[in-house]
Amino acid sequence: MVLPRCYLNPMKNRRIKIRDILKSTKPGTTVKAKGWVRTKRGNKNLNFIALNDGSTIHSIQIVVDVPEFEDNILQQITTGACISVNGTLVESMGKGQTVEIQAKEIKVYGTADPETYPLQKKGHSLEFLREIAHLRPRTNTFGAVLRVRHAMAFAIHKYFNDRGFCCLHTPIITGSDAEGAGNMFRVSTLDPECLPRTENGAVDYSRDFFGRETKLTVSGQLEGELAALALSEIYTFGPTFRAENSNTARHLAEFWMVEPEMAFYDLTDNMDLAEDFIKHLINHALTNCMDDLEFLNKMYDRDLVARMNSIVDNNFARLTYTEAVEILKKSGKDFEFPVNWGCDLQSEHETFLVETHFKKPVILTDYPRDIKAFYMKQNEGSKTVRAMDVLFPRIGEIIGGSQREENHEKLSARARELKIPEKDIWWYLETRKFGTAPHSGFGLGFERLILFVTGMSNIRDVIPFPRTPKNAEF
RNA sequence: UCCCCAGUAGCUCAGUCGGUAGAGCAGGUGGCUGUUAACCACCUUGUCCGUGGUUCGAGUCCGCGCUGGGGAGCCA
Repeated sequence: MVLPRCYLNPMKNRRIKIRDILKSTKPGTTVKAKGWVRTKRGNKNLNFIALNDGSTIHSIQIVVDVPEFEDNILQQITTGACISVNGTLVESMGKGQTVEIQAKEIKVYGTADPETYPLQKKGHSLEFLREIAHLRPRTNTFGAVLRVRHAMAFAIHKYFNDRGFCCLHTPIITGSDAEGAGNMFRVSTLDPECLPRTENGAVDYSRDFFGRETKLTVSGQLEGELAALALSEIYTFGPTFRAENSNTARHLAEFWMVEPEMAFYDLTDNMDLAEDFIKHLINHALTNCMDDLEFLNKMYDRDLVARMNSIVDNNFARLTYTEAVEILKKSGKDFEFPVNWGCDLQSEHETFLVETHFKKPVILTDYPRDIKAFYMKQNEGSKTVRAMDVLFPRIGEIIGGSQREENHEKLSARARELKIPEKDIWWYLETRKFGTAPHSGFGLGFERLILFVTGMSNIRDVIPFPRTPKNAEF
């Protein structure tokens, strides 16, 4: 294996990450570890410090011979303090760990007054931790969640890169509301106390920063399609904003979405990619994040790893919306909302299909045209469109996508029917006028994926700083 | 936005029939020569979410508001 060239000075006495100390450092070696104190315990001769630097769920035990250190140094070492430790890695005399650091030198970078530091050795509720989001990355739970989140972000880029997809940065600020995926946040530099008006009294957006009304994006899809019809296969991975007053464990006002868009893919190709993609990501977590998954499995979700394995090992069920409606009607189950062809499926219906009927992920296709977006490819007869939703246990819809309407006539007719002004999407329509191609794509809710691979149950606990109605602290 | 539930010590929670509040943990002090959410002893800590009402008396009952949670809708 050719190691990448390293421009750092290897001779410098640099700290070693705790993950690397635990994984590969030999006992007898002098090491320097730096991190935050989880607990300190012991007696007047001997102290044990559990030190964690976030490189792994595991802490390393620091053994301190009390008489060799000044009292005021040891007094400063309390839960939450940040320290640097020089010492010898030794095999542990106690149970519970194989190696530990016998401290020779300790430097305190930052104390944490135990009277006021909010994190204790004992467990806290997730609700409480949300109120101290600036400190919660220091807990085992959020360390694990954030490492898994990183691993998934990395795996997404790698998956697409390995398959020749181009990462496309679509705009955050947009002038169009074309996707209709929800209410949008306004972007403006106008003074709300003193808005410029036109002659008829409307707000004069021509005086605004962009010379027109602008919002935060609800999806990068439309721009993604433009690039797919040039580069063949692209994906976006960026923040998305929905100003819905949703108050659930599955919605955020600011979330991250992955949106691949592929020329020459029909709906089946689209489904094949979605299924392979999501299985690949779950498998990546299973093979790279097992320490963290074991912790989460133990503390939050006893079925987590088993459920992840079952997703990877089984094919997703694939059926049409119409077939799903039949199954629901024949189920004999007394749903709160009755099932009728043409209505959108309710949560209880999706849950029944995934968790009771099929007992595995389900891909539903060919939804009624009237409950789906204008850009989806119309089937023969026009009653349904080539849409697909991937439904997962516990979290419901994790992916929504479709084959796109590539026919210029049909697409503009549908836009007109839904009263979408052509002036807002003329550029989108032009791709169907010049060198159009069959193409497909989907959107994966990144936080919903993280919910699934961490076993967390609230989406506010899988993003570092959640944005929800009435909450934009931190 | 709608329905349901909750808000009591720094944290997690108990508080019976309406009679002015308690436990565990955390924190402090002392003890302990290998601890593992260390242990043992002692000690400290309250705007009972806010507001208005009922009552001789409200943590407890009622109205309104705020915040949080669960479910629904919107969706990823």
